[in-house]
Amino acid sequence: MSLHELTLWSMLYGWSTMTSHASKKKGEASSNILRAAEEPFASKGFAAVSVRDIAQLAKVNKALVFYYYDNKATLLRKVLEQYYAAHVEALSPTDAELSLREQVHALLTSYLDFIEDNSRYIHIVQHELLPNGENLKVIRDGMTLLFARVKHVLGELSGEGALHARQFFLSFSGLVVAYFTYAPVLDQIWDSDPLSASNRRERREHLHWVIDQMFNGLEASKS
Amino acid sequence: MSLHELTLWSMLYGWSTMTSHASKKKGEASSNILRAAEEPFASKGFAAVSVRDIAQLAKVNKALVFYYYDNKATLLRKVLEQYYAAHVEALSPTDAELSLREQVHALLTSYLDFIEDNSRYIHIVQHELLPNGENLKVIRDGMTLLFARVKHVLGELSGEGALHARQFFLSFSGLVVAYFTYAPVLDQIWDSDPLSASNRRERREHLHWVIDQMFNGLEASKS
DNA sequence: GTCTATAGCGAGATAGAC
DNA sequence: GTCTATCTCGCTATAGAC
Repeated sequence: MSLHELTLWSMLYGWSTMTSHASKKKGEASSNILRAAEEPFASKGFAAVSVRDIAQLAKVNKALVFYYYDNKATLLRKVLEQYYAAHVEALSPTDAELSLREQVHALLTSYLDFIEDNSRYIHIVQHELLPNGENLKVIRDGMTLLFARVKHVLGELSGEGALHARQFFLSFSGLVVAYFTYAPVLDQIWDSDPLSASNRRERREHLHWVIDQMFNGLEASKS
Repeated sequence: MSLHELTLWSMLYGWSTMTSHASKKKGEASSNILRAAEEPFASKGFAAVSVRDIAQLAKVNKALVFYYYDNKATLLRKVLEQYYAAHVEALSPTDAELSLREQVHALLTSYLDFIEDNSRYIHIVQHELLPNGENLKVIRDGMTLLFARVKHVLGELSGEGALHARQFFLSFSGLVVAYFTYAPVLDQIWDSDPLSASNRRERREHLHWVIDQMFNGLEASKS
């Protein structure tokens, strides 16, 4: 677990310091289950994961999972909700002192930081994004909240039609997440591990460059 | 089924004209099953679809599915392979008479045309793109083939590092597919059906604009 | 709150008649 | 090639002791 994630989990759950009778901490099992569920959901997908898998990873009894979460679907929903809450939280408000261009670069940086520390989040969302998905409401609400959080920045420069703020929002998202969703199959094209430090840096540079070209275009179209 | 798809299926399977004993055509069941499998795989995901669902949609007996395809996983693999073959086929070679800029715009257009006619393809791929996915090989090979098909066009203008052809390939893919993968949850942000004709047109215009800005930047950096 | 034991269902896959 | 019938297994979820 990275330092970043540690901070994240502290924020979301707090590190319980309550003691009940012995060494076990109250309510610890509940969050253990939630955290244990993330890895298999992200790597194999909801339906391919059994509650037994999760219980084993969390080192608790299978029945305890149903005690804390009504069913497997609820467990996944909680995982998704936690991730979206953390993502919104991670988009720290931009510094109004900076230029719009710098603010957007800062947004991109914090977006990338968050995804790099929480790539499971992307894989889970992507897996659930099906036309008949059971979790579309959670995802839709999460995206709407994220959009609301950044549109005042995008809206100032963008315009109508092809240059509408929502188009840029979607394009930024697509540009960022593509690298992580496709990472498992990019090794052949990249000829090396796409998630290595140097390749991640190259991707970041590319994305900042793309942003700059868009800004150049927008500024040109305003004058 | 659209005219485009009709042509596609004719290409891939041919319309069998052989007659056996009665009105049934030989081998028709096999392709019926393959086609019937696409919709549920795309809308609910592999694990949530039962072979019985597929058999009912194809109007054949469940056992027949296992006769033609060894198991459910094989069936999905065949669906994926057909889509990638069709996608590669759909990327008609660009006209060398045109400028590079025009060639890339043409590539974008044919990419979008294909995805609009085959959005199931995107949903299935996206759903299977998990770190421990069982179909990563098919997807990796498909992507590598697609990249090989377009990199001579991209390679002429792009450079090294942040401007490497593979970066543009991934960015184009991300920009295009984002709209379709997120379509099920974009209605709230878009305030209307993202897949309506006018919204699809707006998205197209945006993407062509983005391409143009990137080209402007590349040309500026060359001089 | 945590465990053992088990109910009960639906799934993938096969056997064998026609 | 296509069907009916069935086997077998693993899964979600619950009952109930402690």
